[in-house]
Amino acid sequence: MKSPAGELPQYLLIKAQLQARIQNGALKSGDKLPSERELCAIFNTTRVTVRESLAMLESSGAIYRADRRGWFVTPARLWLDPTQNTNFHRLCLEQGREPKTALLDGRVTTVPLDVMAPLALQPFDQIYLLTRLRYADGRAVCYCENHCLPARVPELLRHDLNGSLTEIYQTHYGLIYTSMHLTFYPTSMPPQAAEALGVMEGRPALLLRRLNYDQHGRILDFDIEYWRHDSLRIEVDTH
Amino acid sequence: MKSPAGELPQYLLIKAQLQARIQNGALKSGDKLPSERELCAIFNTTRVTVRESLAMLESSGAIYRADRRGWFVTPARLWLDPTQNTNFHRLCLEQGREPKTALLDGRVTTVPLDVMAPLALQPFDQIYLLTRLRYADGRAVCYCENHCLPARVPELLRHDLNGSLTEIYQTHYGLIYTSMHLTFYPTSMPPQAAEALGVMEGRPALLLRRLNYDQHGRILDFDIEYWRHDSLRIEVDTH
DNA sequence: AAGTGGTCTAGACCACCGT
DNA sequence: CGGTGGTCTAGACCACTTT
Repeated sequence: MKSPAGELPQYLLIKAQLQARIQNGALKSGDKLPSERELCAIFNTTRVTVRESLAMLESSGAIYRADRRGWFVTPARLWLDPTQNTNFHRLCLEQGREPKTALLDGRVTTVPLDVMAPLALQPFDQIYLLTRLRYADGRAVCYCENHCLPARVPELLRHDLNGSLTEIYQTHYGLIYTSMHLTFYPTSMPPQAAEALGVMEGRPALLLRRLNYDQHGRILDFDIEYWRHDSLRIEVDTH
Repeated sequence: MKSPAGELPQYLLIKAQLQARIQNGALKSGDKLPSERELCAIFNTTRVTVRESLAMLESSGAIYRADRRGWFVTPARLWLDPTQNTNFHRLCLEQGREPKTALLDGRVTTVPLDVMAPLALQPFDQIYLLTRLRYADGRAVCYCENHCLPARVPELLRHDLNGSLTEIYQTHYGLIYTSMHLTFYPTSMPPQAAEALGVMEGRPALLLRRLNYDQHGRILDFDIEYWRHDSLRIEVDTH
């Protein structure tokens, strides 16, 4: 049963068959796949091989795993145009998805090293660090760290930080997100993001860093976001 | 030697140790890692476990595999600002990398279904399809399909297509890339791209689709690019 | 308690790479 | 040709979820 020359390896055949069942609608968004041991029986092979197929479908974004509960068909991606000034909640609603943001932690802390340079701060300067988790239709899709400047938004922690930061900035401080510098690339989940999102450490992720400016051209804050690699699509329109 | 409760699994420890050797410079960009069997001996474990660690470092982009030749430390990422109108060759040179583009195939063909809508064409319309491979410092990083409109660039195939399309457009047709609509997201390598890039089918990739407009606001062409997921970083500046 | 995925062992054969 | 990674077998125990 080894893969003979000129033929596809077994795990690619299994992958193709599962993929077909997703594309033809036999398996729908959110559906659970058969258990790994059932798949072994169906395809007459071992778990190592089945899991190779599943891992591959996972990297394509077609399926995902929920720790120890099984494999599921991935819902459609959210999409984001970084040149539009929108926020997560509006984004979701426009795309017919139900948004939720949960504040995991909000504190004053000394600026982390990798954030110091973008924010043009000195060592030991203090910042607000908000750690938040974003959901679309109840599924955690994004682990988010906001690094905010006390000079811009004093007493930030007094407000309800479970909603839109954009609105708090505007309502309470008269600050408007106006432009930004955005960097992103595929990488893997660091431990903290992995734990919060309920995915396994080291799984693929989309890392997104955002330096925001206000309407006066001053630096406002710096975000680090880890998105599930299967949950976001970026669209940019240049004019 | 099973991972006891409260401890990290073995493959994460191995991953961390290899990562440390890369970050502290013991392993440099382009270096080959010890063979899988050597790593088994070093860490006193089996290939399945070692390969789990390697696969994880691969998804983070820290290392890559060259088919049957071993594992290597990944060179720095190229970066791209899609709102700038640049091209691959200029991009590389500005970043101190040596660019190369190889034409794999150039032909007239009927428009593929997934390209018909963006290009606003009808079924059975003809297009030029260029298949090209892009290298940075001799390493294949991008598999690229250009779908060009004969109405805009008649006799396109007569030109030397191993260089910059931008220049051919401008020099021979007076057409200038002016704006674009860009979509991208992480996914996995389809068979054709995988073969051309010398990576394994199903490995992670960054898919980039680009609809280009000329200086008159007319649709110019449509590109589909599969980048190695470890070779590109996107930077966007909004003003 | 039964079943799931997560981790791991200890082998095997193959195709392909470099020498 | 010897060594490499690519693929695969046939098991095992664990932590955790679900029933």
